[in-house]
Amino acid sequence: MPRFIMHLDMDAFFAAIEQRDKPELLGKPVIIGAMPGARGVVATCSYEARRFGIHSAMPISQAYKRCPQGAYLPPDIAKYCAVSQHVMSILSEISPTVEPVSIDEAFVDITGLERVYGTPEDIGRRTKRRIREETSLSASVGIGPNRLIAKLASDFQKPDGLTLVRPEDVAAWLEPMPVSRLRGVGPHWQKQLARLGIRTVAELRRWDLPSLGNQFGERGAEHLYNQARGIASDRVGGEWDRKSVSKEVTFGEDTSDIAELLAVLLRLSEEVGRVCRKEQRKGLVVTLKIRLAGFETHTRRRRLDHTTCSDRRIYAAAKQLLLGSGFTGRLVRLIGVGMSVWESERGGQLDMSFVDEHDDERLLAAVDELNRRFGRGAVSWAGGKAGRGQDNESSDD
DNA sequence: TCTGGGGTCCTTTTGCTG
DNA sequence: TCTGCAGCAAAAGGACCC
Repeated sequence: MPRFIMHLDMDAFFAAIEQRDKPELLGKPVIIGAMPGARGVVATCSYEARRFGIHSAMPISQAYKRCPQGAYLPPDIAKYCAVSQHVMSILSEISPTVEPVSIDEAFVDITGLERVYGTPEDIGRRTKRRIREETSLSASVGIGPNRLIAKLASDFQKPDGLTLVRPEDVAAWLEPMPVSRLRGVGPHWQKQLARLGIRTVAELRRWDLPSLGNQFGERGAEHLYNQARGIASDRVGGEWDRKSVSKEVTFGEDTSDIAELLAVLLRLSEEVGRVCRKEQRKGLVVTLKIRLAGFETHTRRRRLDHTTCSDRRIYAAAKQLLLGSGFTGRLVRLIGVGMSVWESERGGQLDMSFVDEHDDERLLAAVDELNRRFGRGAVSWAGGKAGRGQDNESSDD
């Protein structure tokens, strides 16, 4: 039986929700992301803003230069999550096999639903109509024999598009497409492919696997070879298992102040620990990420003796990594902490019993120590709300 | 000139061990 | 004891995605 996989992609999701909720923004360039003047990038922008050449991930300062008259708004993630849940529930009513990919995207297996809802196009149209009726938002839908084709198809006609690619049409449909549209082909590979005279999928198809292997490695070659032929998985669903937890922050202004760096590291460690405990995970490897002024980025990792989800232990490892990194004294733009390699992955039993009841007490002692050592009474974490006797989210772990 | 945050996966380098 | 080597795991970094 031919399979039909549908990919749904909400159009300019964050910006469209803001335009829906604030009618004065309708028809105007709306840019969601960092505020002009601050460091940051565009998360999403309305189609009106795209006409000024603005796009996702563009530095906000550049966006502002192109369109100073635009409406610049910070993202309201809680609101977008609620809308996303509504959209996903609509999809779940149409098919039992739905796989959300992100806040505004999902794959749906619609194989065998023809008898209930009609042709695949009918199902696509029905989905778009229900989303529009219930959320006043538009979505683009792609339908194909597998995930790759469905995803490329939803991107083919945007916004408000519906594209169906039948199995027999896959090759002809893919061939004129620029390779930059393929998954995993970013600026780097695009350049490398261009050097080989490969700009379209048709040109890529002329290369055999060993020749591609010489240029892109075994894995990379296989990936390109299959994509050029429209070969991909048609499985939808399955559990997503997180591989790592990390928190990072970019400073408003670069800093080399060790007290400030340690205080931020403490807060980030606490946030990572909180997520780990909430998800009942204990990790073995702590990663410190540092981006220096000039955007030079480095990571330093350390394997711990035992897995942990304790703020104190994460912080202790991160602090050691920072102090031994050789970057102290340099201007730092961003700092981050991550945790990976879970206890369950190593075949161990997940035992949360050791988690120290007094973790937060010790964390507070660490804050005190920092304040003593650096004489800055302002070191705190979790938005400054932590303190003895005060509520702190991690205290119930 | 400017480039967030949270992820994944892959390749290369490095260091340990026999 | 030293050196060279192979194999392996860990660390580091790059590229990419949303």
